[in-house]
Amino acid sequence: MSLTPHPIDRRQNAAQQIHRQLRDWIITGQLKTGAILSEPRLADLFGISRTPIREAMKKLEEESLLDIFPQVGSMVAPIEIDIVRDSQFIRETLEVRTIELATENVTSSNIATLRGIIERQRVLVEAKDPHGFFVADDELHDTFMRIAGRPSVWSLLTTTNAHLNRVRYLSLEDLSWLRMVFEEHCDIVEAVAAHDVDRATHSMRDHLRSVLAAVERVAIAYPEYFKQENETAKSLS
Amino acid sequence: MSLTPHPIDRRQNAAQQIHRQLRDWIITGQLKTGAILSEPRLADLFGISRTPIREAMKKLEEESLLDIFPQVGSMVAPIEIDIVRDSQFIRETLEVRTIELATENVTSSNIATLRGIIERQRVLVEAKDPHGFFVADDELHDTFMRIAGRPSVWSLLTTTNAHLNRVRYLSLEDLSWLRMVFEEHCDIVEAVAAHDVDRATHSMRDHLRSVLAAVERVAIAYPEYFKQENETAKSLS
DNA sequence: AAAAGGATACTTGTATACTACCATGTCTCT
DNA sequence: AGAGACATGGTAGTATACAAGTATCCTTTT
Repeated sequence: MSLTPHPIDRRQNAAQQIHRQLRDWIITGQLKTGAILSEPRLADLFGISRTPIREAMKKLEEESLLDIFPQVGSMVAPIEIDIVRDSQFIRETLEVRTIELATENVTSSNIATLRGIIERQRVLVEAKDPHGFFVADDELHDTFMRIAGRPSVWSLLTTTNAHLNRVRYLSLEDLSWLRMVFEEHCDIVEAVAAHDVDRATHSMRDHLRSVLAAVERVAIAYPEYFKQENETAKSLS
Repeated sequence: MSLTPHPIDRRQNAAQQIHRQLRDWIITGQLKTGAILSEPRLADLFGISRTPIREAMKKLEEESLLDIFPQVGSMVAPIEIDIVRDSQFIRETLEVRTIELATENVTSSNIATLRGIIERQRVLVEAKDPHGFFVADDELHDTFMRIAGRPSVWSLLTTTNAHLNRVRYLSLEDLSWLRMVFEEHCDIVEAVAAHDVDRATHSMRDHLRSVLAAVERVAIAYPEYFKQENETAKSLS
């Protein structure tokens, strides 16, 4: 797989560091659907024993980022459109409700923070940096949750909506799409700043629906990442 | 701790069986807040090695049912009211939206299923069986999610809202409360059967809010389960 | 008597050995 | 030539050994 692993800090929990690294590799596509992960090989790669590797892989399986077939092998799971749709439903439901609360609670200091993020995103869009934008996108939504007084909701969504996040990451590779997403962010922030609950919730819903619309496009542009219905079982050799 | 473990089926994944058993013990209060779990002791109890025990405990920690202090020990986590409130927010948001969909989609065969569950609950209430009712309660909400076409939402809530579920279980010990919860279930089902979206969503919201109201009562009736603010760190011996 | 210090027994984290099982390729028999 | 038995290498699941850290208690010292 020839990836360069971040060195392990032996003073901290190794399994956690491995897990973060592997999850990043999968979501950013450095580990693609179908890639084979073997406990002993990863142990060699990271220069560590199988046990922490195993714990990390178990976590990935729970996030359904990895399929573990006992006695056979493990491979990066295909993106399943059905799971993406369910994730989208959960995200939309929670986030529309949250933006409502955020708009009611927002302070002028909050607004300054939001506009600061927007300005950073503007720079990233002009620099054509999808990866940086992806991170700043997460930060924006996280900030909304914090303003609403529900910071735990975002952490729930990040751990639970991994499939959706893979699609989001892929979709941002398209620069015109990136610009559109950015415009939508501006809309939402301005609606929140204006204390306009209706406009904020509608903008947010439209925004999230457009993310969902990206699924179809991404599934065609990157078919190798997705589960193909009548595909024969992949060989693991 | 003197609990009688369910025997392990060696043909299936041991860690998973252990995890289910331990989670049940915690949610049903057979393992109380502060109870000490040690990997080697549990390994002896189940007649199995530390590795699967360890995996199960890791999962419990992710559900924040267990606090693991490296090199020190592990104990059943106290119920944190803040976490319960956040869980409640997530549950209410998702479930009110879901009951809306369920009411729109419901078929007459669905209605028969729902009324069947209600009748079983009626028997359990009369038999004063809080544990049986708890299981049937879960089943009812799960059924709503399935009717709405979002079965994955319920599995998300069960894994993610463990703290809330501990409170729910404790609250049902009060028989008059049990009866009230049952009445609310009847209301919701009849509203769904009448295809009355407004009444269904309002009944569901009221129902879930009353669960939240139980928190205060339960926190007073069972203070030993909850995190006390100015409590000194518990001894692990 | 009180406080400082260290031995001890416990904990979880990590490493490694062993087991049961599966996929694959080869070799033999029909 | 084709089909089936079988050896082989690889996998995750489990068991156990080792390491590093911490709380406790007892000893020693002041």
